Amino acid sequence: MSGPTHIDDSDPDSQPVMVPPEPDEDLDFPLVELFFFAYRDFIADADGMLEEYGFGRAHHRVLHFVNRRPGMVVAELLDILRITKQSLGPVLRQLVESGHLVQIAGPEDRRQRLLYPTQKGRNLSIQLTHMQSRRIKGAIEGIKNKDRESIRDFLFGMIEPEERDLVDGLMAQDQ
Amino acid sequence: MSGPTHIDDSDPDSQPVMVPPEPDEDLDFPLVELFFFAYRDFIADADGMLEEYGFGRAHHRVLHFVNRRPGMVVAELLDILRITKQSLGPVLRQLVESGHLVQIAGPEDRRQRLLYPTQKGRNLSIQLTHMQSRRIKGAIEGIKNKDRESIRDFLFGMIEPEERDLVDGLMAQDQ
DNA sequence: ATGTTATGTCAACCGTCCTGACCTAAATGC
DNA sequence: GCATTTAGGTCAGGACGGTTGACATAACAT
Repeated sequence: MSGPTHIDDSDPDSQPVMVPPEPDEDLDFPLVELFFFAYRDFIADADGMLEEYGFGRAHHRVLHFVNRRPGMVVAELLDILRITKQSLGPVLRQLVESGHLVQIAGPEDRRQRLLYPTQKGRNLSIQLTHMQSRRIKGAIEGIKNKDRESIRDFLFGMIEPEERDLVDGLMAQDQ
Repeated sequence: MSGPTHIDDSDPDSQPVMVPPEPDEDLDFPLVELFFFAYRDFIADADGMLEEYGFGRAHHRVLHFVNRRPGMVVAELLDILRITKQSLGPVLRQLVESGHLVQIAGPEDRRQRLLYPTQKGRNLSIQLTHMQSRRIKGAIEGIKNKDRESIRDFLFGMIEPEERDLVDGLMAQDQ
């Protein structure tokens, strides 16, 4: 008569929903999905190059921010990356051992470890940023009013408001 | 005379680089970093809600695409996510066990498993997409010429050219 | 002298990916 | 009808990048 008794056909919530979600101005599927795919390809560039060194994305991020602000202390790095020192530990050690970074005791506070890239680290970081910048440049050239400011403001607007000061501070060095 | 012999002070590559990278039109630090922070906050919204169910980002992605295209087969999902069936396996099982998805044998080819959301899965997926859409909407409202098309084209332009057909196909259902 | 701070480290765990090997059921080709 | 291929699932083992908790050390602060 009805289906097998071990499946509860009478529970409406266990029935398949056959239709796609209805269009809704509060559901921006295209941009949500484009953002996902765009970011995936944005980091895929770097992944390939990092693999040659046995590095992952964590190494990339550390390398990037230390290069961007040479002399950064460990605590600042943890704050930017929002990870724990336990998970930073091995990554930092590998980057030092491979000769991409060096740690120098703070001149005033000798408990601090100031992080600097070596020339080797600088070179790799620049190379990675260059790849990513080229992709961004290409994407901007493809839009009708090639308005870099709008893209910048859009991305900034995506950031959690409380975080924006931190990001602003990081970028204060470029005019 | 010179430093300790176990440190090679004479190797210029092991010396710290003290200065930030010089400005260079081929190095777009602001947009590279903004894209990183923007994406992090873009998914942070969803992470919190997913945690209540014991789900992670992999669950989110599966839930999203199955909801978007009900009736999708496993092979299509693997193709979109670019992961192996071994890593999809547990995620899919958990989503079925929790009653968010159902699998139905294909009507023509009964080897296939057609994936559908339940009403429960639909609800959760819509809720997640809604949060992300709100963030996007806010970011677009904050730019001067509120040009959604430009943002769409920019993100599309960030995608690897060979991947664009796949993404296009996924979005063909919304005009 | 005591307490706090900056950093590092050990241990155990989780989530998400991987490769390789193997299995079943169903479709397909001869 | 039988052999092969295909769709999907599963088991084993491993890597990476993250977590929490506990503890150690050195240096600064009072």
